[in-house]
Amino acid sequence: MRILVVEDDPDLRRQLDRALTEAGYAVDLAGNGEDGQFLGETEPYDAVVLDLGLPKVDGVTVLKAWREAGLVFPVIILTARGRWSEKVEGFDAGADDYLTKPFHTEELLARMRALLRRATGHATSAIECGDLRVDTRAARATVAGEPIRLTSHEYKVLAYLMHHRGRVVPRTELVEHIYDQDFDRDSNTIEVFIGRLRRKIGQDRIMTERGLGYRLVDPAESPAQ
Amino acid sequence: MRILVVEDDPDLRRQLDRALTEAGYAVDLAGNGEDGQFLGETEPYDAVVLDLGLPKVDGVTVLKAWREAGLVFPVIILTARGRWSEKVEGFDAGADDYLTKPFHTEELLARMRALLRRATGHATSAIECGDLRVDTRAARATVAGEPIRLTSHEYKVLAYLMHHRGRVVPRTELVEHIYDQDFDRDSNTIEVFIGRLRRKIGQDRIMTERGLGYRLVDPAESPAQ
DNA sequence: ACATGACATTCAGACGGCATTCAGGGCGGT
DNA sequence: ACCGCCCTGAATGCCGTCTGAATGTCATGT
Repeated sequence: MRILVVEDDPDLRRQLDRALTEAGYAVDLAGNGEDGQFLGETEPYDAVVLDLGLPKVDGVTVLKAWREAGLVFPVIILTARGRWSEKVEGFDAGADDYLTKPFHTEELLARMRALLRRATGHATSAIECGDLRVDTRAARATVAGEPIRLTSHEYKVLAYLMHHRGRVVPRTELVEHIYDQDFDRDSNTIEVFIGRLRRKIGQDRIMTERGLGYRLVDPAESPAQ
Repeated sequence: MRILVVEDDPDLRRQLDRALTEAGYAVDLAGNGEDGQFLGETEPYDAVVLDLGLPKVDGVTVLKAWREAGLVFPVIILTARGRWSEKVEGFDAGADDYLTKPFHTEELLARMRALLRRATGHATSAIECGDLRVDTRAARATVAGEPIRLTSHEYKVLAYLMHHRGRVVPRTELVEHIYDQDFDRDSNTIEVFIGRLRRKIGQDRIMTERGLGYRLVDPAESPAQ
């Protein structure tokens, strides 16, 4: 999952970066509305954290522009305490959730999880596919109840496939959502991770759609494919 | 465990600080409702001691604001003797326990332990994990009945991990709950404490989840991982 | 069947996070 | 004021993970 943070305060920006990175997201940062808007329009984010009180181009303007451009990623807006009008404006502009500063990073993470779940249509913090189960909260995976040891990148790949299970996910999409901006990954790292994942969760779970990408399936459900 | 004390009387504040610090908690102090509310919203406390009779912004108002903001840490309110209405107001506002002034620090500590136990879902004052046992009442630990000598910070780390055993605890979370406000700990003190703890309680009890944090496990329960 | 391209697998080196050790300094106890 | 314990932060080394390239395998179209 790849997240854009638009926040002008350097301290808060760093704090958000750390919290989200630790939680296993790929994070891009923007320090003002202009950069933020550009990144949002350019890169395929899964969610955005947007401060409304930005210098130059303010948050509401950015958000409106995104929505008018047809971008649908979930957006959490940050508002200063007591700025009621801002908050209302933000919702009208198309925000999905809000947090008033100051806030606990834990609360941000909880809301982020909820939003991503909603956006991908899952009810709980655990996603299942057959007897394969990924707990996005604890960042752990189990097969038939047995816990699986995954490295952080393996986990990211699996989590993304789980969020989009059943669908064919192109390799480029995986790369874009697992790495942040500076990926020149012209190599075959994704194939390597897919290989390792298959060894850990079973060979028949990740189908290769030749020329298209990968698809996560429940082996019990679709034996022949 | 990190605790916030909101109390305007300097003497009582100092007394509370000393008692709680001696008991092994990390303590932050606020002398009025405004500062108290801000800290409560900003820092991740495990519990709060809140005097209701505060100047300027009074305690009930602060507590209400916290609860409305979705903060769930347990709160012990302090009321002057005979102020029944205050007490009721406090409970309505979301208090978990109360003490009438004057009180014995012993009683405060006992209630604090009870509250923290309840909050983290443990029945007794002793938490166990395999043959490792931590008595939060006496602030002592034993392995297979043998008492372990722990320094205060070692104990704090272990106690926090025990309260959250089985879960992955990020290093930053440990830092935030073990130190009070003035932590710029950009160093590796946590790794050092983890290392010392492992030497004292056994190497296989604190698992490292690379890139995520530490997890306390019962070695007998999950042999392969 | 063959050529071609796409994907799988394996591996070594680079990298970074974590463990360990140690000396200096602060703090409390005597 | 002295002593000892503990905390802290830096230095060092280790080990798991990531990465990119080389090689092997398979599917597809001709």
